[in-house]
Amino acid sequence: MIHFISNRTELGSEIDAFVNKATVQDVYDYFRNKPEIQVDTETEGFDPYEDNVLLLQFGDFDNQFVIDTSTVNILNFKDLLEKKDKLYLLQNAKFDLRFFYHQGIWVPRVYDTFLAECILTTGLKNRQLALDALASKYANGKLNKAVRGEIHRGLSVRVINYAAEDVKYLSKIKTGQMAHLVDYGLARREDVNDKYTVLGLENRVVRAFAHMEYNGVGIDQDQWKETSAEIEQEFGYQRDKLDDLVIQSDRLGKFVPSYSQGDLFGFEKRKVTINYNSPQQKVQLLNLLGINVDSSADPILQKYQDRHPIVKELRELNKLSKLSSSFGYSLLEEAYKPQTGRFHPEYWQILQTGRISVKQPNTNQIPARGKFGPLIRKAFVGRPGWKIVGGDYAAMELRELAEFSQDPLWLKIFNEGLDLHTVLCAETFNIPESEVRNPYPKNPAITYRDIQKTINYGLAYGMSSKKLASTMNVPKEEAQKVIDGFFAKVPYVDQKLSKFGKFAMDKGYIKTAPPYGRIRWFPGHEKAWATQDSYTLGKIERAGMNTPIQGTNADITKLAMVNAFEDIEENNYPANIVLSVYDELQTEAEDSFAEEWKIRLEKHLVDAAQIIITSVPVIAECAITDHWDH
DNA sequence: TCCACGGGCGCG
DNA sequence: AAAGCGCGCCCGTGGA
Repeated sequence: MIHFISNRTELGSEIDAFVNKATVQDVYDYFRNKPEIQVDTETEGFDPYEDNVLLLQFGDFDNQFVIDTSTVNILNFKDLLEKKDKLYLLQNAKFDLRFFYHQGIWVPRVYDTFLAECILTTGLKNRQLALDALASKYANGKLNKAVRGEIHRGLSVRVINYAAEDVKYLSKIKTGQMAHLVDYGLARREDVNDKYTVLGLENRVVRAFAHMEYNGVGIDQDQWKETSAEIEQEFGYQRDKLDDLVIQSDRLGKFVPSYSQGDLFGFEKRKVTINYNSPQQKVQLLNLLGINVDSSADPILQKYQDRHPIVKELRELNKLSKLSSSFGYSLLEEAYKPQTGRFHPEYWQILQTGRISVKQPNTNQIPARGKFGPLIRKAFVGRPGWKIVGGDYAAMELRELAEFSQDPLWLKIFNEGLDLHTVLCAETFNIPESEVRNPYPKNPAITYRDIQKTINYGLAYGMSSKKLASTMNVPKEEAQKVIDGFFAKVPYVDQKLSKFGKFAMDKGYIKTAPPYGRIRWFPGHEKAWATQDSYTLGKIERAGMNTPIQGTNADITKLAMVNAFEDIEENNYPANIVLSVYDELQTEAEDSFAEEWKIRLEKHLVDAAQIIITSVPVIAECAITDHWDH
């Protein structure tokens, strides 16, 4: 039955006949002894700062309460939404939680049917994650999502019915999902919020992501514009420089129209026609210079940069072009929210490996290196009177490899606090540690240690001898000898990675480390075997090697987020998480609290990792600054 | 003019 | 770039 709570004087006869009118108290009474509440909202739009909540729905399968929050203050339901002994069932909780945060409402315990489905179907093609699909899959329910748009035209029987249906099936969906989740070891039936299971982790960290979307990250506009101006200026200089080189060249007449010779046009007009953003034209330019390539990607330019001055300058222009187009004025214009003075990026919580993605803007790809990296990050700041307190893990992926493989040498290096690249380098090449920074004889441009670093990070991705050979600029056989020499010294690492890869190819899935065991499916594996599709099998093998490492990293970082977020919440600390970047958390904290918070944050990071990493030390380096500085 | 696609590249 | 994993964004390109 559908119950409707509204303070409108006139509902119209149709609605009058359709709904059972109820009061705020009725809702409280109904759910008093119920352990679960199914919750949803209908809003004017996507922005909790701008858009109102039009309807708030509570329900179970038998009864749904639809509240007209245009006339009934949503805060009447703050208490009902904050019961610590109840579980709140939502589809895509992140959306609703943002609107609740705006009202100062903190829903304590969530089961998210959307996230649960993501967890169950990670890696599968053509999966259906929307509520109507889940209702039909798990509860034989039929939802008419087409009605959603009608809500903006006002209340109607159809709209109220639609809103009620959105909270009708959530518990049945949960029951259906739980059977599979428990089966796969992804959840514990007794506690869907157990943060040491994948389901519990996601159900808890979604509260943190919702708050991060709502809270955003502070942006110093002036600082941003200053850096953008500098990028634009350098870009202009660099383009002029390149244009001149093109004009001077006797082989690039194709790009220099005849009218340029007489300088008939204004001085601000470019004298060459080439578009340096066009891969096609760049390849053409290289070909005309006698460099036979079919791609203009940077590794190729690097290889040929000594063949002609233009190549080196082109690389430099490409860098500046990227900075300008992706991280200059346009990003500020599109992502800055004047109302809060901040960016409010959106998070996608579960990718193939368990990592998150970020968009509008993608704060995971803000430049970190080069002259402009730190300058761009300098514009990411805390609230006035607050500091940025950030931390990241040191060599987390390589510590995971130690944990997984239990390789004696690898363990020893971390346990004795040695330099991994240096020690392994000396072993691989059979040279004393004092010589690892000497140039590699077959390619003096790089050192032995550079090669070792490439191997250490590349092996977890299934790097081939071909790729290493190209990095080392030596024949493939030479590279293969280096890899063989390396694996001979750390045989357990070799065996463990091969085992991951083989498991993925054979079983069609791979898991992250215990206690999580997050699953990634490889649906193409059977067909690939049947057709002897070695390309696809190779992809599965390499992804199978990498996913336990990358995914375990993600599990750990999410657990650290839960630890930090709930610490802030429970103690009402003046702090917020503002960025989550792979194995790094950036937070903001009130000046006077920053020192204490830094210590707590570091502990949250270390505690999280030590759930999984027990054989080697875990190091999280935290710092207090005025801006993002990493 | 719009859209889909892919090259290319930013981060880890 | 690629027989190195995982992403999102910008731009050029080519077809409708």
